Amino acid sequence: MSGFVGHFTNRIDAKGRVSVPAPFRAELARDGYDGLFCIAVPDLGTIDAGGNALRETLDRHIAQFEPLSFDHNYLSTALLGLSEQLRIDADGRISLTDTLKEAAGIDAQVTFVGQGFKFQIWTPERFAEHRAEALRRVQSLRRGAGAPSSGPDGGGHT
Amino acid sequence: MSGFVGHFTNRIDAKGRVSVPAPFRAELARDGYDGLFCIAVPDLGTIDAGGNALRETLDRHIAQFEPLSFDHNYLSTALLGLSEQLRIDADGRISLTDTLKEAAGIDAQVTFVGQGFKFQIWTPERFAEHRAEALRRVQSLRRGAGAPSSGPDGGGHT
DNA sequence: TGGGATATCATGGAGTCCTATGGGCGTCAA
DNA sequence: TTGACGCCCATAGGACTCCATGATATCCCA
Repeated sequence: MSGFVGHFTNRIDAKGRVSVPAPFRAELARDGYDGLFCIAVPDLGTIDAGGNALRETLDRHIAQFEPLSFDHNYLSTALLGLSEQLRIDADGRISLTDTLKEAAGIDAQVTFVGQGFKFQIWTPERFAEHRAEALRRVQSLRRGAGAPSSGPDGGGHT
Repeated sequence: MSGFVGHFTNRIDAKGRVSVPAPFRAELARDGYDGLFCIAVPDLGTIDAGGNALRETLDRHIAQFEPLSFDHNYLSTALLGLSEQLRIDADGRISLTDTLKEAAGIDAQVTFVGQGFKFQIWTPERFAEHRAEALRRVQSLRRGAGAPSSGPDGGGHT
């Protein structure tokens, strides 16, 4: 269970394609998922991506509600309806949809960031900020600023 | 076990036909259902659609009530009255009935929204509103401590 | 240990296939 | 007869397949 680890920056070509880092592809293959499951994270301006492990996490949340209830409906709309199922071509590339690109502000390059059971897709610029913010939070935590954060990037795992 | 995922907007042609998105058709084929089962959802102003998985969910829902009870009777009558069995033509298109179109306020375009075991058919306008509400609810879920974390970083979609 | 051979990977491009969409035509029923 | 419907074909644009290339990392053997 190695999961997605490390970060890689790749270029988007003229046809809108970008290579998924080989280690991530290997992990997806291990996971047995066909394609790449992606969902925008509006609060962070990034994209969550992964395979079965990510899907199962979302499905578990949805499964808490009665299948035909309003809650179930809203949750599955937000988590499944607003997500995208991308195909990975023979060369290991994906084509991000306009919706996803817009949600993450992506244009020419993307940074893939491993997060264990899933990974994120950022613009290099936003990831740099996000990373700096993450470090700041960890530092203030060290100074004993208060309760352990449960907010975005509360320290990442590993 | 991919289910219906993602959302697609297609046009209704002069003859009242509209293409079912290819990924959804593939899922219906996997599900082994011939045609498309549709049922209006008056409370939301949309249409639920799917194959065997949706049928079975409805059946289970009805089965919660005593077979000879009034509740069972009303519920099955209501559901049967609101449902339609549509044919999918050789080009992957359906023709929505007037009843269904009216229930969802459909005229020129429709948006198909995946929800796992089923999908919904909206007007693009109504879906935009519904989508905003769905995102709001997911956000408050995230902030409310209640839902289980989708990961150690808390940045997931809870 | 060094250097060449090999494998892997990201990237670019050409061509083919698929999909959504529009329209024609025959059939059946009102 | 007329309109709704099922079936067929046409097409433009996008999506996917396949092939080529350069760069980098890895391995093997002298």
